[in-house]
Amino acid sequence: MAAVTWPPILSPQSSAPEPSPRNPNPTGPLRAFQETDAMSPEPTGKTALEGPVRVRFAPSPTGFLHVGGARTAIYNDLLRQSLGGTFVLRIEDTDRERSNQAMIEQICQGLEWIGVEWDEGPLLQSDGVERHREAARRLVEAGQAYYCFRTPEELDEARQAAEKRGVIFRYREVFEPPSPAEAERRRAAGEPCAVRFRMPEEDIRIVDLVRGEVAFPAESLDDFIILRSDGSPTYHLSVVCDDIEMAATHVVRGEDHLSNTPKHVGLFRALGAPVPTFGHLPLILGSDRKRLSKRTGATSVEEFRDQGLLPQALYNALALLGWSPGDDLEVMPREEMIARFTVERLNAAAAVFDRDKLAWINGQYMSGLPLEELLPHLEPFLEEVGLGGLEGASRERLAVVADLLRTRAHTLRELAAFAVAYFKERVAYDPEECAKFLGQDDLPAQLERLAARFGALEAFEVEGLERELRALAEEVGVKAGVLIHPTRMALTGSKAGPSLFDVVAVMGREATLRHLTNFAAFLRSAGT
RNA sequence: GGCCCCAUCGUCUAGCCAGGUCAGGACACCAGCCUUUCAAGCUGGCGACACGGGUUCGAAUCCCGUUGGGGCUACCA
Repeated sequence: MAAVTWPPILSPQSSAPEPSPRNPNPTGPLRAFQETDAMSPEPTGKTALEGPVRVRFAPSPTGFLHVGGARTAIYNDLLRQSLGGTFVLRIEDTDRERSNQAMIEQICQGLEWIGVEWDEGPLLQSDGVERHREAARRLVEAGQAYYCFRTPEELDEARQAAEKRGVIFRYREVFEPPSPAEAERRRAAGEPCAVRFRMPEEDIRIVDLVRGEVAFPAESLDDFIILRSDGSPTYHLSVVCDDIEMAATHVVRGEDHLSNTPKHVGLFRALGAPVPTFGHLPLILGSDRKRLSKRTGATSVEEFRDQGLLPQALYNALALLGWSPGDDLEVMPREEMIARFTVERLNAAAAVFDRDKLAWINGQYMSGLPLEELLPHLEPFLEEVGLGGLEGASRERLAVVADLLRTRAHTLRELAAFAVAYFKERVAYDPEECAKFLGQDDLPAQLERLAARFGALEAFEVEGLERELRALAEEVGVKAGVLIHPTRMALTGSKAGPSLFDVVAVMGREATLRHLTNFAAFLRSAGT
């Protein structure tokens, strides 16, 4: 294969044609991209849908962005980006008890972090309350909705009675809606009442983007409340009014709304508005095959962020959960997903959230991303381990260290934790981990000789360092590994890590000699 | 209970719509290679059409049923 080059998509402003020197065989997004680049230059995207679209993501502000919601947002993003059009962010805050500004902020930040872009909003559903009420009033006037004076208790009783008799409860089969005149009289008398939508007596069928035709028999549909007795609109009225208001062309949302859709269709029609095309995404399941919940691990994007996942990786993983690009390519930048996205390739079956695969994808991005793109994401985790605000030479050294360690870490947090060792004044040694070295009586002296040789080196670089160590090993009559392993322990306090000579080189002369000397002393004192 | 949706390796999936390739890939797992360690990488292995009926020369693919999972069934969203 020809010389390795970064795909422009991964590093739009990076002109570096060379792979990172410490990471000569970058993998993941890079490799994957090259493969397609070479093998299928044709984008596979083919869809019956035509843009421009007006789509929306309408989460309720529960205080965090759920990964299920994030995935819904991602598919809307992909749809909007691939077809052109407008993505509207709307906050479903009709339940004002549970909503506040901070929670709305949280949602926006979550979306921004993961890389979902919206064109309009955030709109607040609560801002449309008057409009929603007006719609309800119009429906009453047209006879498509009526006032309902039954109390929740009465309705409850009627439902229970129906259940006892083994029949399905349907409002109009039990209660007679009041005549307009009677309704007026009772309202004037101050009797509290809700507004109930009169569901048309007809089967409702939709052609769902991910499920095809879905039909709901008329008998299974019932009249439902659109305005509560306190005058507030219910969710069903609000969504439909707002989808009409924003002229949504496609409503892509969770499967939990599929059963609500006939209600919405009824409202769209009654309100004289065009019915948008629906697409109902399957739910994300936890490892227990139940709807994803905290019991089986993290559920919000901020939790994943705090764990040290890259937003690109989470976006990629979530997109793959229920959508397939059609060939074997899996790890790919957002632009590539946009180019390949079609609703036809959306899967109708619920998927278990595969955390292992997410971790793997994250690893692919960690080792494959241009270094300058990776580093900013690492910043908050560096602060956690006390490496925040490094400047000048230290900062440059940090970049090299991160590059050295990136293929070994699965998360940013882990990478930061690995990196600390390279900035320590003194390394702590675990006698247990060092047991093997403690039995070698000659070792302390050998390490001191090694330190002396390293110290005398003109240039403190990989080649020279390796030459010196191997030369010493031969002189002393041991295999190179006998010196290599204790040296790694001396410098990093760990048995595992990058190629030793890389470690020594980035550690630098001064720190290397100090650690070697300290370790020799440790071995002597612990060995006796 | 009623209505709706879903069903391919342990997991994510391709294949299904326009029946006919050893049912393909990825994660995980196992083994080998590479190697100064650990990763990464590379190579190989393990591993699935839920079940039962049809239709057909032929069914993962089309139809029906069963089972199993999920959703909805509120003056929640």
